Order: sequence, then C-alpha cells, then structure tokens
Amino acid sequence: MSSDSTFPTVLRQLLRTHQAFLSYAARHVHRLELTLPQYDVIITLGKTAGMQPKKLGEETLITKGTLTGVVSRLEDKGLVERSASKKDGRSQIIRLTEAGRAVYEQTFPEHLAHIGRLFDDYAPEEISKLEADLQRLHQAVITARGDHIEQVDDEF
Amino acid sequence: MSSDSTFPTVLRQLLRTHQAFLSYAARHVHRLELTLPQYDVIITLGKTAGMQPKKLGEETLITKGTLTGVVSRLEDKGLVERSASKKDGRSQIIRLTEAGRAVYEQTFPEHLAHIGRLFDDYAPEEISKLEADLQRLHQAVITARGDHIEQVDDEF
DNA sequence: ATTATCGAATTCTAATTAGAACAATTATTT
DNA sequence: AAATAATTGTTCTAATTAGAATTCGATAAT
Repeated sequence: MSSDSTFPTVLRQLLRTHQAFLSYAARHVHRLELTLPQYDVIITLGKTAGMQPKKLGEETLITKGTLTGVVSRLEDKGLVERSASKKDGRSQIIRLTEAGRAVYEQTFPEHLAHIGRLFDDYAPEEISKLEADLQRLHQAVITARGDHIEQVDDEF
Repeated sequence: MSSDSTFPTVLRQLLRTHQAFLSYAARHVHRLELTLPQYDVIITLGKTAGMQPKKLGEETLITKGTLTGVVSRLEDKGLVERSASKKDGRSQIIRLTEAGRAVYEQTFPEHLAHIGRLFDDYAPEEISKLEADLQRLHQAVITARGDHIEQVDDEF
C-alpha cells in the first residue's frame, strides 16, 4: 500500500460533502412536496420522451427495487405514467404526464440555478478537474471491486 | 453564476463515487453480519473509551434519530452497551463491550487495508489534494445553505 | 425559587435503500 | 422445436434516513 493513513479522512470528507450536498438540494426540492429521488426522476425524464425503468435507474443511480416504489408514488401524484413497451413484453416505458412536464418546465431552471450557486467561486477548469479527480477515485473503486469478486474470501 | 453547465455532471460524479465506495465497503463489512453504519459505530468507539450519542453521531455522520436504532441493534448483538452519564442526567455513554472490542481489534486492520487498496496508485499529496478539494466544495455548500436559511422563500 | 428556555435522547412516520426471491418474457443453445 | 439461460420489472424484508414531535433533565432569566 503506497498511501499513508490519510485516506480515511478523504473518504470521510467524501461522505460529508455528499451528505451536505444532498441536504442542500433536498431542502429546495421539498418545497414542491417531492423527495429528492422523485425530483431526480422528473428531471431525468424531462430531457426525454420517456424511457425504460432500467435506463432510468442507471441515470438516477436508483436501484431497481427502489425505483419501482419511487415511480409508483409519482404515478399516484399524477406526474408520471407507465405504459407497456410494444417491442419487449417485459419492458415498460415511463413518461412524464402533462402535469409532470409542467412541474419540470416550471422548476428546473430555478433548480439548476440553485445548484449552480454552489459553484459561484469556481472556474470552469476547476470544476472539470474535480470531476476528473472523482472519476479517478470512482474507477479505483470499480477496479478494486472487480478484483475482489474473483478473490477467495479469506479476509477477516 | 460564473460556472457553465458542467456542474451537474461533477455532482452526479460525486454521487456515483460515493455510492460505489459505500457498496465496496459494505460488501466487505457484511461478512461480519454487520451493516456499514453499525461497523462505523464500532470503529469509532474502538478508538475511545466511550462517548455520548451526540458526539458519536457527529463522528459517524449518523443523525440522532437514526443512531438510536443503530445502537440498539448493536446492543442486541452484545457488541455495545449504554450507561447513564453521571454528570448529565440527559446523557448516556456508549461503549464497546468485550465482544465489541474483540470484533474491532480483530477486523479493523484488515478493514483499513481493504479500504487502503483503493489508494494504491495515489501519492500522499494527491490524497491530500483531493481531500482539500472536497473540503472546498463542502464549505461552498455550507455557505450556500447558510445564506439560504435567512432568505425569503420565493424561489420556484 | 419559579418560570422559561435550551439541550439530549427517544419515538414516530413516510420514504428510500440494497439485496434476495420471484414471475413473466425474451434470447440462446442444442 | 424444446430446454436452458438471461433479462425485466415487481415484491418482499430488514435497515437506514431525515425530520418532526415528545420526554426529561439542565440552564438561564426574572
């Protein structure tokens, strides 16, 4: 291991930053009587004409078991609708309803501005750099996880 | 706003990296029949002779309502114990039991090594730099949140 | 001293979460 | 074509999560 004992703190900082950001965003979204995952689904669908749950889960980082419930609750609110796919009998297409699209269009610009406020003091290159750095760590996790799967489980 | 439209992607990357890391760590911890928050409590207590729930929550980033349940489940497993504080009648002290300390001592070094594997390709300065960058973003969120609290809620 | 305010922890609720098991459908193999 | 395997989405469970309300003890103000 080429790193010293500083890595626990960077990870703790990752959690802290993640948590702070979520609560910052959630507080804003709660005014719409929506949860953050629900709003995430809406803005993800807002850019498209609908998509399958599988893709929607990949975009929003919501696992499939969870997504079913999130979408159902949005359906109850009349913001989203499910319809069967014609090509694949297993699949569905999830779309915004009229009301859902109205929410999207009326709130997304302001939401974006709200989030963007976090980066008021950032230069564009700084943002890209941070993203690249996070991507590097992400890749390291993927790699380590991959190695780990094949391994014999004699750890601990 | 001095940033262009790249900031949504850096935030998505933050979530992705966070999620990947948690699942990487959780998979390892699950072998102990413990959840990640439970193990986090154990290693946090392991460094000390016990602490109040309030401080424990601050260290682990677990909110107090959640912490009560996490600690109770660890108590059921016999890994942790609560005792009333003598100084403050409202307070409690949470400690590892013998069994809890055994788990800590027998698993923490390997856990640390497991996590450390993520940073095999990092130079120490790179780790510190990443931490500083995350801290900067964290600070930006805190600042923005602070401003926001005082504000009239006419957004959206 | 009494009241009022503050602080610590628990309880409660609705929602999310991951993970496993499942049913239904499609794709692949033989 | 028939059997097998893989994929899609739902359902189920235990745990976590944030947030609000509550209880009880401590502190401050009058």
